[in-house]
Amino acid sequence: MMPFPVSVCGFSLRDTSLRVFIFNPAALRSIQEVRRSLPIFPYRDDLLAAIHEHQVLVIEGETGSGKTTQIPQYLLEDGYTKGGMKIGCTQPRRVAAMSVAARVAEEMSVKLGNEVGYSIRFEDCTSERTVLKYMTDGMLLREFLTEPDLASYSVVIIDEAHERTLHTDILFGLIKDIARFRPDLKVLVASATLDTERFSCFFDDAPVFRIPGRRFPVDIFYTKAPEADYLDACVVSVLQIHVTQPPGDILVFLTGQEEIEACCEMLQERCRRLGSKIAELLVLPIYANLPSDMQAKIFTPTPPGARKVVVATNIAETSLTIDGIIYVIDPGFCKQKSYNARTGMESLIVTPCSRASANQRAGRAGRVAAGKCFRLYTAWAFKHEMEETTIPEIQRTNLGNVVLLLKSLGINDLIHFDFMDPPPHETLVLALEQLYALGALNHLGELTKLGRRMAELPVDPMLSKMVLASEQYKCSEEVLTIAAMLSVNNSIFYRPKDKVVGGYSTQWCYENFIQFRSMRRARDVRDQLEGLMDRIEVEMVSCDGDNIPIRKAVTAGYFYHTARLSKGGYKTVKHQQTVYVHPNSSLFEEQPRWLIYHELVFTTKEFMRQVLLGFVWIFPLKKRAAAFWTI
DNA sequence: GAGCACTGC
Repeated sequence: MMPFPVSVCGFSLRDTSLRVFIFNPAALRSIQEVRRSLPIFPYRDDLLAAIHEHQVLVIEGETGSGKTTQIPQYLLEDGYTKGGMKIGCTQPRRVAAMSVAARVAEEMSVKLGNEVGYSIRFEDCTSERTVLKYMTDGMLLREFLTEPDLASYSVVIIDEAHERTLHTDILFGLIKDIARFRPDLKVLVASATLDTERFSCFFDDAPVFRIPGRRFPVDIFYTKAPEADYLDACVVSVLQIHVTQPPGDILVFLTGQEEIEACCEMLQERCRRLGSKIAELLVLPIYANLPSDMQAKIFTPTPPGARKVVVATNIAETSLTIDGIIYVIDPGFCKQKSYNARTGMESLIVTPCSRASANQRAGRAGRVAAGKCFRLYTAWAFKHEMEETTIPEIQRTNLGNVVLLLKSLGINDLIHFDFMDPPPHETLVLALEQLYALGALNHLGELTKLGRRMAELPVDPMLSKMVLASEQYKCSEEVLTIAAMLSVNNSIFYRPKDKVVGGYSTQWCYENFIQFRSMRRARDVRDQLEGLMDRIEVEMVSCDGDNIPIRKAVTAGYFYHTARLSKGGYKTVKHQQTVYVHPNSSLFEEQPRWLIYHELVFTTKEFMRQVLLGFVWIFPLKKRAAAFWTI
């Protein structure tokens, strides 16, 4: 959610070097006039008084109220940065942290990186002079490692709290804890109109301060009966809007690349058949994995007489804003990750989205003028079949990394950690069990020296252990590259379905299949890890093409993920679960007796992704009871 | 013989 009108032109959504061009519709008015015209302005003094009076304040503010840009400036004007104390403001996304900081620096007429700065992974745009610091929530979490009481901050603002990202949820617990012995620290929790009572309740009945936003009304329409084929229903709805409704662009929410491609093809086909009987319809897909130049197309203005339809994933729900959208079509589904701690398996499944998510989608129609939202489900389904809010990420994900971080912050009793919504007990137990097996925790559940070194690396514990083991096997150069490649979630390869043919030359692959963005990300991760090697005392050495030491180092981190060939597939050593080699693997046909895998993912079957011939004999897996740990 | 929603350190 952009807190002020911005228009972002031609950039890659994950481009860390992107430039955001701020379009200020009131450029001719002075900046101070614009600041005074924001909905939050009349509340300035009351807000400051409330902050003065209470240590923790929940701020309920709609998009466009100006809370993200103005509150830190009000606090600065009120003296909260005296003596060089900082005001920190977290955002769930990198782009938001950067663009908001740029806007505030402009409003204050200072150079970005001086008094106003931002801090995101791979990029620290702050200096000793910085007093207003915007950052990603994960970045503030990492700061706890170097400054556990956040002593240099006078105010911490957790913005977009309603999104309930994993990092935000952990921050809640940590900040609530330090606020007890730092009465001078002010904590502001800023959220959209949603669940503010829960935030208040969590922070010991902190008062809620409400700020109205600036939005246009959106009329919501439901179907009379459930739609059997929502893809077809989308296509029909788009064409109906196109033919019967006044000008304005259309935004369609689908669940993934495949659906989006199918929908775009169907729309183009129908338009071709209708020919000149209808006005021009520009059909544009958008999803995170789409190459940047194609993504940029959605931002080009619609030519007069034509209409634009953007077919998007959830990326258009929060991460980016497209100007000119008047109509939203919402089939009510999204892909959601879930994690089964009993098997350690992740899955990505199409599920009905929550009411909160549906309302967020509808809101995308009311940014520039009054809009309409067509929901392809019944009003009854909205009321009775959809969940109120999306399950917070902390309850749907592997917590190995988080548990290691919390342990290194000295939080030993994780079961009683003050989570706003606690993760499943099994998730914590599995994470602790794996950390113990890796040697990061001792039998009392305390962090070992190895664990302390592992916590320094911003990667999953097994990867971290692998990197540390590479020291012993003298292959840190190679292992660091493997770790970087594995921590890039996306495949490095881009596989458009019309180009799946044989006979790839190296050059051709280079030109056609490598995702530049993923590759650059892997390189950034590798650079960052290499920079941390000094601190964890691992020397950079190469094994010069000998793969044995590399496999040993991988095994040292991944012995927990061992599988043995058995009838028709593999059985995991840990859970005796039947799993399969992914057909894209180079070992798909070889079927070796023992394998080590990076992750288990359920799609059509239980697949091991990224497999390796293991050195299982080095680390026989012992089943160790976890019951006696102080966890 | 399959298919990767979206973020983030």
